[in-house]
Amino acid sequence: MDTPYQPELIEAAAQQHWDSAHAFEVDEDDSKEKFYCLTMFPYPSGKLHMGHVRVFTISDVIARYQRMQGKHVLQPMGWDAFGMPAENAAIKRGVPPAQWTYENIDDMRGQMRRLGFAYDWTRELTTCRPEYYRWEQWLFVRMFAKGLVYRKNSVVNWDPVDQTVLANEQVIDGRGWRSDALVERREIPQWFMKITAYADELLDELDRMPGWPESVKTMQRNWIGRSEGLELSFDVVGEEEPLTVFTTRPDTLFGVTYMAVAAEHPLATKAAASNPEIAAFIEECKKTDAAEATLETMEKKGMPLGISAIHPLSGEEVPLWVANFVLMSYGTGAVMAVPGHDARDWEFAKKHGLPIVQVVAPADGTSIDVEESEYLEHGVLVNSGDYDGMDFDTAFNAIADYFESNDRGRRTINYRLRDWGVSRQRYWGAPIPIIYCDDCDAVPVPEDQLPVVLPEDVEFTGHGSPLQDIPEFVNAPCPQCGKPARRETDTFDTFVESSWYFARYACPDNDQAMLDERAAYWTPVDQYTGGVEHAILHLLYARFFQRVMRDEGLTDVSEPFTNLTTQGMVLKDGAKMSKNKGNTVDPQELIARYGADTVRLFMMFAAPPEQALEWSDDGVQGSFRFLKRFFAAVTEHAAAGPVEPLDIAVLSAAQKDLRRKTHQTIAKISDDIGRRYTFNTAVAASMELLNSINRFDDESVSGRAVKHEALEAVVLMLSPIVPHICHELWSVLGHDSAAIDVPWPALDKGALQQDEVEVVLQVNGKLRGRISVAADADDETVTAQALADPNVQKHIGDKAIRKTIVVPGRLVNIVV
RNA sequence: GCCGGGAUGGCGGAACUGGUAGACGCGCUGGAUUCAAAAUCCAGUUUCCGAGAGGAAGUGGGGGUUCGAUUCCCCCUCCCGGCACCA
Repeated sequence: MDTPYQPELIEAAAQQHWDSAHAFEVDEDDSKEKFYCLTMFPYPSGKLHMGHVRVFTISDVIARYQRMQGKHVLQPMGWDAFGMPAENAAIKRGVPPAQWTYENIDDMRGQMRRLGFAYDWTRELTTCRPEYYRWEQWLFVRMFAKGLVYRKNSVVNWDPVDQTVLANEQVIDGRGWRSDALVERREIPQWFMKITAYADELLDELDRMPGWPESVKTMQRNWIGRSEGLELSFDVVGEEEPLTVFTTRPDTLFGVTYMAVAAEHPLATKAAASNPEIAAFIEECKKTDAAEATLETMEKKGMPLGISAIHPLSGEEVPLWVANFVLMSYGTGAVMAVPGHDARDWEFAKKHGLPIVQVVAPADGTSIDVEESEYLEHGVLVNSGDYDGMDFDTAFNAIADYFESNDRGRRTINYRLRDWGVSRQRYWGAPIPIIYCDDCDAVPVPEDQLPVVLPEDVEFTGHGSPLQDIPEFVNAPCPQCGKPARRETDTFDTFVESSWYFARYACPDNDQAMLDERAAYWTPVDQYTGGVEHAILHLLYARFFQRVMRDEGLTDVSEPFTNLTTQGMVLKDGAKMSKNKGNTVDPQELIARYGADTVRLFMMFAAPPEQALEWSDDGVQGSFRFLKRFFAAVTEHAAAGPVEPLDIAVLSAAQKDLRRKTHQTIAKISDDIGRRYTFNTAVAASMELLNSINRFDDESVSGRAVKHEALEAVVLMLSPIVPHICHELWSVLGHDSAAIDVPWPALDKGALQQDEVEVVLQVNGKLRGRISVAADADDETVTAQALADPNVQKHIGDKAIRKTIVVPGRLVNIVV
């Protein structure tokens, strides 16, 4: 390339300087304010993709900016190394998952180094290493002792041909991705963590997290789904056990015209035993995958069980149905149906000819017809016996009181949140530290026998977990009685590893404890950046684990992430980049062609972090072009010789203008990077300032001094985004210090002073002209000048002025 | 289906607290430079009317509040993310 800007040389030199100075390795220095800047760590899938480059650059810009503010900044990096893709690669290519994973990590680490991220590599973590996962095994054992983990049956996707459990992702249109067989729901025993024990705290604390986006907090609130209601039971004709249901609308109780249970419910199973049609229906219900989206979008189907429940207030019989939209894992696996006042119940009742009864009427007396559509609002009770005429609250309390005093129900708080199932029937994960003994049942592995190490050298077939075929792994003595017993072969959900890694970066080398006093120094994370797709699961699990660690005495911190930024996806041609679509762009090629700084600059310039970023090859060219102009401007200025110190007392109007532009830009970019995280407008402001510098043709002593100040400001302010070229240009400007060690440029408010300001003139809110007025002019003076404007006069005409609005320094609006 | 978000020129985006819509960049058009090209530099670039001054329309669609709405409220359409075993 025919340009004096040679990124490959400049970037190698800057990186070499940072490496040899150990610039980004940090200790626990109490004399400085700490800043912990973290990116969601990547799954080592092969090579870096553009989404990675984007999120790492966002975080790196923040880290480098905070360092220039004088903070003691930690920015670590590691690998979320367990997961399904390693198993898939193993099946496809016959490479053991561990080997595939470690090779990917080496490749990706190399690419990250080439991009110049300011990481403290001495703290690198890899979650598939026993020295890491032993501590989550340890915490699991402690949770077991506290009753925070338990085992229960739960539903999985079962591929009847491959005889294996499938992830939701591996089910395509209800069929196994490899076998193409219809997937079935199957119940197997699995381990759960009691996240619901922390539901209230996880919910309440959201109100005290100003550093998180409102949208993420709202999603978490809705996910936890706290609702107050009544748990009540219906007697079932011919059954000992009553049927218990939960409702948030006890005021609609008289509107119950049927009830529905899940296909797996014992009452359904019992009815199926004597009725082949019901048995067939239940089998059909099970022939679907376990994803909630499937369940909620599929056709609502049901069948009467031929049994009745007794309405607890009216004493009438209501029919009991089995329905595919009721899930055994939600609440009690049974619901009461009020078609007059619930949309799903209404639709189902219409389809199956079930009665619809109105029991709530609008409070304002308007009439409604529940045969036409359901009525969801709170109102006044009708057709409800003694409760007629009551409003929602009165009826709720009266009915709840009745059930509680008769011991037939109780007020209760229900959560949509379910306990976290952590068992995976897969090989490439952290072993769950449990041994099954015929006499002692499930026994946790004692702490002194941890870690339970996952064998890495395995034969991988894809049919079930290879762990089951390794006798040395499976056979173990019972820790309690010593008799021969069997190890759990399920492994942890990989979300377990990512629920605590942020704390472990503080002390990755500690082989005596999960966390130590270094974690007390660094946590909580000050700035956490990652994909919005993690808004619920990962972030909620991490908040849960932080509290479990706190209650274990490992930390005083309750909330792991003080500030959260969720970045948008990188798109090409309007779609997410993916290998399947063939619309990927390889960062490696771009770096080779333009250098790391160009790629970083484009990523920050093309869109603000939270928005989706549309990839553009031409846009990358534009970023490269800007860096060439930037490089030329600085080197040409420096080549003209040394610069005299700036004397602000002797500046011309044009020199003052450039100085004003410089300091306006310092104010803007400080705000854009420091507060708003709008790096795109920060880059735009730098471009504007550089354009002003290039137009500023003044080689006088004062002119060169003003220009020098402006160029230094641009170099420093761009250095978080394009650190390599700024490292070079800072030295070109004659400094011995490294740009990385220089503080952020200071704002001179005096330079912002302006004698005249432009004011916009409007008539009836429409733009009719603009005038220049003295900056300190009062409203009357400005109004008089506005009225004197010929075009304003023309639009006022002979109409009377009704009102004049003056926004000082901005506009005058004449209303006629 | 439910929860969250989004929609602004030919394209990416800007307009932060209700106050000049389109900053900055890309692309395009014209010009300079060149034997030529690349690169670079200069000028123009929302649409329509107008020679110009200027005028009209305009921020997914429909309504509302306001002197003034991309911004606030109501309804709708389409797109994206999540929905508990992708990470």
